[in-house]
Amino acid sequence: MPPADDQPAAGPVRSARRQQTESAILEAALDVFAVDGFRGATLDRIAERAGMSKPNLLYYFASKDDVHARLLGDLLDHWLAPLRGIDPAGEPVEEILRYVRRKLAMSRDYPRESRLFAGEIIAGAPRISGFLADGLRPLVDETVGLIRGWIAQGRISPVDPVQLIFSIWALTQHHADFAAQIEIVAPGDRAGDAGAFLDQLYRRLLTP
Amino acid sequence: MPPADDQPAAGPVRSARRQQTESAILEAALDVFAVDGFRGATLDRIAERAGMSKPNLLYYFASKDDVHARLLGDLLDHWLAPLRGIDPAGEPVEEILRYVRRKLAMSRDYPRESRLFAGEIIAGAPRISGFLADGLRPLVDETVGLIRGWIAQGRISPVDPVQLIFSIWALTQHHADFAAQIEIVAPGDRAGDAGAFLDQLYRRLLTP
DNA sequence: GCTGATCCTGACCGGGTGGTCAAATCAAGT
DNA sequence: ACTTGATTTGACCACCCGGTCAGGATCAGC
Repeated sequence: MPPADDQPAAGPVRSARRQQTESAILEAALDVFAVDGFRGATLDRIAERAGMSKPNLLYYFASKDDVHARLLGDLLDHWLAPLRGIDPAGEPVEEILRYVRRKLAMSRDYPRESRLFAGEIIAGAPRISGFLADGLRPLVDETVGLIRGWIAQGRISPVDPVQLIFSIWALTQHHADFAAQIEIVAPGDRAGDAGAFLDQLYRRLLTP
Repeated sequence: MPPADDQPAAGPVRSARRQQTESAILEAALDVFAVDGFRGATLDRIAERAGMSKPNLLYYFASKDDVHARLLGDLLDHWLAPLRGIDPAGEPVEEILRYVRRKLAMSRDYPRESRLFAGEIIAGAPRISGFLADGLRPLVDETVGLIRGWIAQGRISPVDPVQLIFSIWALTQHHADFAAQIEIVAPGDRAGDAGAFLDQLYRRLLTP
C-alpha cells in the first residue's frame, strides 16, 4: 500500500526520487491517454512506456482512474489561466488577440494535453463535467459580461460573445487536436502561419 | 462463414433483410465508436446496442476492424462532397459562405460521424492517413488554387487559403465534437447562433 | 554490516476481449 | 410436410485487462 501522505514531514516534502518517478509515469500516461482515450488506454502500455512494471506503477498510483484524474487535474489548472489573463482595463481588441495568442501557444506547446482534453469532451465529458460547470462556466460568464460591456461602449464590433469564445477555442485547439490531418494535407504548415491568420481574422472581425 | 458476394445474382442484389441488419449494426457501432474510439469500443457493447449476440454480429462483419472500416468508408464519402460543391464560377464570398453553411449543417445533422472522424485524427489517423493523402489532399490543393485565383483577381481579401480552409473545418466541426462542453458552458446555445456568427465572421474577413 | 523503510517485480486472480464453432432456429419454396 | 439455405446463438478459446500479494532489491542512517 502506498504510504499515506498525512505524515508530519516525510523527507523533503515527498522525496525527489518519488516525484521524479511519478512524473515519468504521468508523462507516459499522457502519451497513451491522449492517443487512445481512457477506455482504450491500458496500464500495461503506460507502464512499458514509463520503463517499469505494472505493479510498480500501481505502487505510485492507486488505479487507472487515479492516473487519469491526476493528469486531468494538472491540465485543467493550466487551461483556465489564459482566460483569467484578459485585462478588463486593457484595450479590447488587443486583449482578445493576446488571449488568442496565448491559447495558440498552449496548443503548440502542449498538444498532448489538448488532445487528452478533446478526447474527454468527445467521450461526453464523463469525468470533467463538474469542472466545466464549476470552474469553466463562471469564468466564461464573467468574460462574456466583459465583452458585452466592450460592445456596449462601441469599442469592438457587436458579435455574439459566447460564439466568439467558442471560435477562439476551436481555432486554436484545432492545430493540436487535428495535427495529424494538417500534417498530411498541408505538410509545410508552420504555427506562424496560424498565428498571422488568426491575428488577421480577429482584427477584422472585432475592429469596430 | 458469411457467403461470398461474388455470386452472379444473390437475390435482390443482397437481400433487403441482410442490408437492414447491417444498418442496425452500423448504427449501433457508430454510437459506440464515436464515444470510445476504436480501441475503447467493444464488440459486446455494439452487439448489445444492436440487439443481437456478438457471434451474430460477426456473421455480418468479419471483424471489429471490418465494422470500423465500413463506418469510416461510408463517412468519408459524405465528407468530401461539400468541398466539391464549391463553384469556381460563382461569386467568391458567397461560394465560401455556402461551403461554411453546408459544413455546419453536416456537423449539426451528423455529430456522431464528426466525432468518429475527430477521434480517428486525434489517435494519429492510423486508419485513414491513406484517404487523407489520396482523397482529401488533392481536393484541398485544388481548392487552395481556386482561392488563390480569387485573391489574385481581388475578389476576396488576401488570406492564407490553407489556413482559411482549416479555420472552416475547425469552427464547424467544433459544434459537433465539443457539444458536451458547449452544452455545459452555454446551455441555451442553438445552431442558429453559430450560423449567424460564422456568416458575420467570414463576410468580414473575406469581403475585399 | 545491520536494520528498517522504500522501491520493485513475478506470479497470480477474476473478469472482459476478439473471435470460432457446432448446433439450433427460421424462412421460403416445393 | 420436407428440404435447403440463411440466420442466430450458447459454449468455448486464448489472450488481455485492472488489480493484488508475497517476497526480493535497494538505499539511508547507524
